[in-house]
Amino acid sequence: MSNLEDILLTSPKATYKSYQKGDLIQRAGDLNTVPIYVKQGLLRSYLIDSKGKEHIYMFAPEGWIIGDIEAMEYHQPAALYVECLEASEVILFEKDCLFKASLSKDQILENKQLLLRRIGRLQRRVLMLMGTPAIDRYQYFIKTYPELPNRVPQHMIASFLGIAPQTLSTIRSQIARNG
Amino acid sequence: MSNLEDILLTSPKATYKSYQKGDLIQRAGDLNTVPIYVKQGLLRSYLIDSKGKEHIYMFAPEGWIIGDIEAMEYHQPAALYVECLEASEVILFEKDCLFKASLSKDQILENKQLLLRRIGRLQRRVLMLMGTPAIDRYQYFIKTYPELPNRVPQHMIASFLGIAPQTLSTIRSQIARNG
DNA sequence: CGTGGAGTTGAATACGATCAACACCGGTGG
DNA sequence: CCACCGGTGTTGATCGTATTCAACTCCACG
Repeated sequence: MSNLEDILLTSPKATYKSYQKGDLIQRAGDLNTVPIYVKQGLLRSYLIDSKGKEHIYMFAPEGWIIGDIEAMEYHQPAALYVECLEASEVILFEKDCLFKASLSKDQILENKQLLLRRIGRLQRRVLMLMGTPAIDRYQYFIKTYPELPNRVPQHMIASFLGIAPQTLSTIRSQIARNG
Repeated sequence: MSNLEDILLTSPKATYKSYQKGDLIQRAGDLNTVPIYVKQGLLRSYLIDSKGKEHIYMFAPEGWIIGDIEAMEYHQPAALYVECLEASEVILFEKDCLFKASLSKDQILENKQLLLRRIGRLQRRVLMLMGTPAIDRYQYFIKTYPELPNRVPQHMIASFLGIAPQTLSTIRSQIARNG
């Protein structure tokens, strides 16, 4: 059991839950949503836009934390859905408990690093979405998350990359032909 | 002077600096870069992609913090340039100093909130870049950062939004015609 | 067997990028 | 005072990439 899990489970308000594949843990419009630690399984969060189209914001395999941070920080109803892509065991917790005073200095710095690394990944994602053509985004994705293509359907990868599923299909056949 | 500024200035390694418009505080390739607090003025960070094209990652007016967090967290050379768009006064600091043990519990939680809100804004930005057409992105931008259009040239706003400057020009004339 | 979700492929379309020409303004220097 | 210049922004024509629409295959699962 990880250090992070220890901290979460000693918190009185943390709750441990199990879900089935396809279960929705959080819906758009929900109030007072909390971050979700993934102990086992795989989750995704996604937005449904004004035209009814899904856009996957992130995937969360084991050890990751997922949730609608914008909604939590600004006390708005959630914009994101959180769904289980596999049967999953998760811990729902309060965001403050990663920084409570009872933690050691080292632990605080470690949890701070968690947030900074998340910012770092988002930075990369933003720069990719702005500057990089679809094919390069896909190549980066499979290099960075080599296990995910085996666990999530391709149309969801397309949604994560911000491209149409047919486009990803075409890109993949291009890569297969050329190399 | 803000609470945040107090903390930064009591740190022995924080350094106060003044820059002129056009000065580069950080370049791509720089090692051991640090976060930059903007006391006065306006900064931008940007990437130059493989085709030589600029993509603005963020603007930082007074009170904001800017830097290449991905590079800092993963100990890589910087990918981003940081440039002054106006004459600016800044504080260069160490990222850990926002979470050092000597701070009060409340202060730690406040600085944690700083990071979470940054994540929240990035979340919004990612979802916008994926799902939203150029015109809606622009409308959101001027609503969210009403002071920036007066302080930065329009081609930089276009670069921030991930669209060509000519496209933004066309969008603006559409808005002017229709409403 | 059927049925529905997933993936592929192709044709037509749309949105934004690129290229190019021009207007405008502020500063500089003759 | 004016001529020149670079940076900025606008507009229109053309091009390219990705979307949309549609038909089809392939499986997994009832």
